[in-house]
Amino acid sequence: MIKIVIADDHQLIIDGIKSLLVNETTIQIVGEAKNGEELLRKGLLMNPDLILMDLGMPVMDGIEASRRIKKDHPAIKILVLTTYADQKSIKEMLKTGVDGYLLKDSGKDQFIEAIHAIMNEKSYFDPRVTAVVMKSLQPQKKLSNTPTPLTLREKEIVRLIAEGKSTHEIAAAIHLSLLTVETHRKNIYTKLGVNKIASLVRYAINEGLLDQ
Amino acid sequence: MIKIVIADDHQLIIDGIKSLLVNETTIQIVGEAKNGEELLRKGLLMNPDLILMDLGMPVMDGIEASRRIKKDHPAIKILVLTTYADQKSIKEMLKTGVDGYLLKDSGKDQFIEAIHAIMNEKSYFDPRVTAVVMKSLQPQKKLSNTPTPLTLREKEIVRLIAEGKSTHEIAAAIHLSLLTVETHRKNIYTKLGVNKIASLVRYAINEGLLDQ
DNA sequence: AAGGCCATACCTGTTTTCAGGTAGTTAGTT
DNA sequence: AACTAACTACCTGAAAACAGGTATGGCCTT
Repeated sequence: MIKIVIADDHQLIIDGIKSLLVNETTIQIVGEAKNGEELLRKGLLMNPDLILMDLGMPVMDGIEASRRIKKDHPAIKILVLTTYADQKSIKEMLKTGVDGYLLKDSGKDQFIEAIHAIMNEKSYFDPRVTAVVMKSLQPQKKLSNTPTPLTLREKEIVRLIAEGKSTHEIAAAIHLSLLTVETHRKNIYTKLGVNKIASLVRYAINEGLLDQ
Repeated sequence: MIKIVIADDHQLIIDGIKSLLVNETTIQIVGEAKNGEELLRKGLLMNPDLILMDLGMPVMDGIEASRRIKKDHPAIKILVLTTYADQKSIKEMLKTGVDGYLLKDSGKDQFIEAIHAIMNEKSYFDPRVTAVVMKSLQPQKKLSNTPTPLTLREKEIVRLIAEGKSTHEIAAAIHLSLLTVETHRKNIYTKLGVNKIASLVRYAINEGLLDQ
């Protein structure tokens, strides 16, 4: 028997899910909460195996609640159930370590499948969610205004700068004069139209010059 | 009519794919290559719309070949067709900007579906591939996690630093003393264990502190 | 052979960051 | 009432980054 707590600020959603699962003999709804705070205070007392978590709740949202639960009770599974699939929410949720991510217009079958997959130590993500994530990992082709005119040497130095090395350290690392490295850095700044290390690092990360 | 070139070092695979597609009236195999070098030298002359790319080929592997093709001919679609779904290969391939990733034991239907999805400007990734990627994005349980202990003020200053503003500019922007901003910065560095703007910017981007 | 790009190296001076402190005020908690 | 966290502000000196040059040799292309 899988014990589930539902956290959602819309009573209608809670009731809908309940009726959806009423015939499922392997699943039992043992509690509900209207926000993250209530979930932590009351929901956890029911010792759930899995939490159905809405993202946008008042008082404490699903992201913060997930973070805390995964920190203090890593064994409890979390299935996010929400309407949005925007990149920011998804990435935030992934970082908290949730086990699955479903969109609210998913069918009942998908819903049950997700719960069982998660309880079997697997994860379950809606295909639309994975699509967003995969896309975000691919290089953005729209940034055509920067054809990366940097030379190999310059790219190498950009990498080292972005890694936090000082000019002095870079010079030592690639056996060049301090002044040469400075010259390269100045040329890079001119080419990229930046004038600060901070801007340079952002550029390097956006262009994928770093192996993360 | 979709013109396809196959790049694979196993003739058997090439023949298998050909016979698989022989009844597809919308797809035409216009060329083949046994490695990345041959693909670039001869395969591209056929003006393909899409390349079926094997990962592990001699002379020049699929990753390097994909990188070059996407650089010089971004309009040509690339569908990776391989046996492995290990994290490293997948990430490397994603970085080159390929349009899809199929495992070789996929069924014919999935195969055709992938080709058409890609030709319609969408991407297609085998669910097992997306599973690997999604998992890699989730936090590693053992590794020391950074629960972002920064205060609101500190996060604000991290944002401004990462935007390339100097301490002086930040002080002016949020009406604080130059020295206060410096103090905040020092506290941030201590908390995060960094000691350079470059490292700070990388942290900020990784933690999603920047709206970007 | 001339011109351009790349990589190398130097000079000078200013601005900014970094590292080590100390210290007061406010708001919230025990 | 004592304690703590967060925010504020200051001081000093060293290290680095930034900005503006100049200059030379190698290589490639026209």
